[in-house]
Amino acid sequence: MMSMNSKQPFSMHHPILHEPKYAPIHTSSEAIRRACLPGPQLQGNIFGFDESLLRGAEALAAVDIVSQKTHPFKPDATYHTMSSVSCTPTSSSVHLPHHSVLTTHHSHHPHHQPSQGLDGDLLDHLNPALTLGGVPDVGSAPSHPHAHMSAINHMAHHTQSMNLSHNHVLATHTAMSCSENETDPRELESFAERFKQRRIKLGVTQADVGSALANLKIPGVGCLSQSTICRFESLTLSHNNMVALKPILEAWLEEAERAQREKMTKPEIFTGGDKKRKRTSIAAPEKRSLEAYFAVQPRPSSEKIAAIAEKLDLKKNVVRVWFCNQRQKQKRMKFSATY
DNA sequence: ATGCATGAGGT
DNA sequence: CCTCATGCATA
Repeated sequence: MMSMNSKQPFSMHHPILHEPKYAPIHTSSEAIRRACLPGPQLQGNIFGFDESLLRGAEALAAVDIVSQKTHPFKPDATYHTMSSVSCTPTSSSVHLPHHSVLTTHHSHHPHHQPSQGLDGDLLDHLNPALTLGGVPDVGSAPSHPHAHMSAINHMAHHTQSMNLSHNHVLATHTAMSCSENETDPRELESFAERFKQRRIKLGVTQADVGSALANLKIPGVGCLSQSTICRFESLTLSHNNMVALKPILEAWLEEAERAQREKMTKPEIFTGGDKKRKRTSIAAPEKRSLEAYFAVQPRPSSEKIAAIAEKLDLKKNVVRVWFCNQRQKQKRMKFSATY
C-alpha cells in the first residue's frame, strides 16, 4: 500500500518524469570539496564551541566508548585504488531488478581503523577539544574481510594486488592494465570534468542525463536522478560508485553526441509524477551537537543514539540516519585520504 | 548542490 | 543495525 516506488532503475514501463526546470547551465562551481579531511566542518566549532554541548557530548561519548572498547568491531569495506591484473570490464554486466545496479565488488584490505584509535586512553580523560582538533582522519579505510554489495560483478572479479609494502606509483608507467586506468582516481576525475563539459555543450541538464539513461537500454541500467549525475560530476560519490557509473555515462555521452549529430529529434517526454516527501531539517544547534558527538564517537550504540535523540529532542531514527549519512560522507571521493 | 531518507543486501 | 547506492526535496 505504499511501495509505489515511482522510479526504479528498471524502468520497465515507467513514465520517466522529467521536466526541463533548470537552465542548461547554471553554476559550475568547482569548489565543492567539503572534503573529508580531519574535521573540516568541525574546525569552525573548535573555536566557538558551546561548552554545555561539549559537556554533554563528552559525557555521552565517554560512556559509549567504554562500552565499546571491549567488543570487536565490524569495520566496513573500503576502497582503494586497486590494481587489477586482469582486464575484466568491471562494470558493464550490470543488471539488477532494483537499486544497486552499479555495484562494484570490492576488496578487503588489511587496514585498520584510525578512528578507532581513540580507544582506551582517550576515554579516561576525554577531551572534546582535543579530539576535535585531532581527529586524524576519516577517509582511511577500515577493513572488512568480505565484500558485500555483490550483485552484478560477480564474474568480473578483479584480482586486487594490494601490496601495502610499496604502493604502486600511479601513472608513473604507461603500461597499466586496462582496468587500472578505469579505476584511477585521476582518470575518473578528468572524465568527470570532460563529461560535464560535453554535457553542457549538448545543452542537456543533469536531470536530462539521468532520465535519458533509460533510453540506452543497457541491461540493468535504468535512469538516475539529477542528484546522482551531479555527484558524479563533482566527484562526491564513493570511488566504487564512480567506477561503476563511468562506463554508463560514457555510453550515454557518445550516444547523445551521435544522435545530435545526425538529427536531434526524439525528445521523449513523458509526464507524470506525484509524490510528496518531507525532509526534516535539523537545526543548527542540534547539528553542532551531533557533530560534537560524532567527532568523539562516529558509531554510537543504539542506546547512545536514543540518549542523544532525547537530549536533542529529535526522533531516534533521525539521529541514527544522521550518523549513517555522516559516516557515508566521510567515505566519499574527493581526496578521501586515498591519495 | 546537498541534506535527510529509503531499501537491498550483509552481518 | 550497518553500509552503500540513490533519490526526493530544498536551499
